[in-house]
Amino acid sequence: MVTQADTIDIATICKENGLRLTAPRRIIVQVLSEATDHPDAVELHRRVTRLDPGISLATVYRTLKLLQDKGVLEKHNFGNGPARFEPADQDHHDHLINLETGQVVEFRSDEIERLQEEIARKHGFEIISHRLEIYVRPLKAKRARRT
Amino acid sequence: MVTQADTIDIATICKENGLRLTAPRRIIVQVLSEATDHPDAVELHRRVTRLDPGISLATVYRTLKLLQDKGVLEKHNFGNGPARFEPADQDHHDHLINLETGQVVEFRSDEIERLQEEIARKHGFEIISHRLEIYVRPLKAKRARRT
DNA sequence: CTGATTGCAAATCTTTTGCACTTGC
DNA sequence: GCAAGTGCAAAAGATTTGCAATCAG
Repeated sequence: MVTQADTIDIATICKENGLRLTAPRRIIVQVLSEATDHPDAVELHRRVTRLDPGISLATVYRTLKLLQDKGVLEKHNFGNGPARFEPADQDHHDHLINLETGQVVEFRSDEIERLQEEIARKHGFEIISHRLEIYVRPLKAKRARRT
Repeated sequence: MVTQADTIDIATICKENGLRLTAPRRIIVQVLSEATDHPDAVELHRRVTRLDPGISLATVYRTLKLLQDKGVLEKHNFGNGPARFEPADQDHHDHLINLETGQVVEFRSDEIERLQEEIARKHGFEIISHRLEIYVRPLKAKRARRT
């Protein structure tokens, strides 16, 4: 089953953290919840201002950082460009990034997770977080050619 | 055996690519070859200007990009900050990043590599590159405490 | 009411670029 | 000599921040 972005309960999150439930926060979270891609701050702002033209990019950035700190969403630095965001998932996953389209496919491998734990422990570390990105292109169904 | 940065043969690289063998290039490559950490452009510039104060940061960036394109070195975007560089290694490795010190430990897991191939293929992709970073902290040898 | 939150603009940080001057070949 | 390479300073892209105005609780 592919991960389904279930709506983030921003009201509860605010209440629990003593934060104010403001219109910008509600809208930003809504837009991000509905996104199936992994938008960056500017793209998110573009979408958010469609619903409420008054929201500033600064607020988008501030909200993103806030929610990231609360563990509500995740920030990814794919390749070079701007950071991209997605709702933090209950079950962690990694990413396949199609370099020809920028499209992102999520996947999860318990086996890889386990191997990572093993490696970290062997080096005397405990894992705080990790990130695995596989940059790919569509398989051509042709035999590999050496140039 | 841990990877030993063997000196990059910049003379040959230039010759083969129709590039000029300039003093800045020679020095930048030398400094990067000698680095055991993974310096960013500014840090590299700091070191380079110790040997030749005339070299500009712009040239450092240009040279880094050039050599990266030639596959001579690798650029990493760990966490947030500036990109960090290292000589491209014949045998690929991944990174453990100690969040408390910024120190980087290189490791390699053929098993993980294999699993990645498998995953990519299963999704109909071929891998162009990948990146696995494990962010860690030193194991405290204490039982985990919940706060 | 009052401090948390916001909008705006300016600042910061990282990296790139235009252009005139240098320099390797 | 001449195009590739460089330095400098300005530009660009991403993100952060100071401050006065606004608004949720």
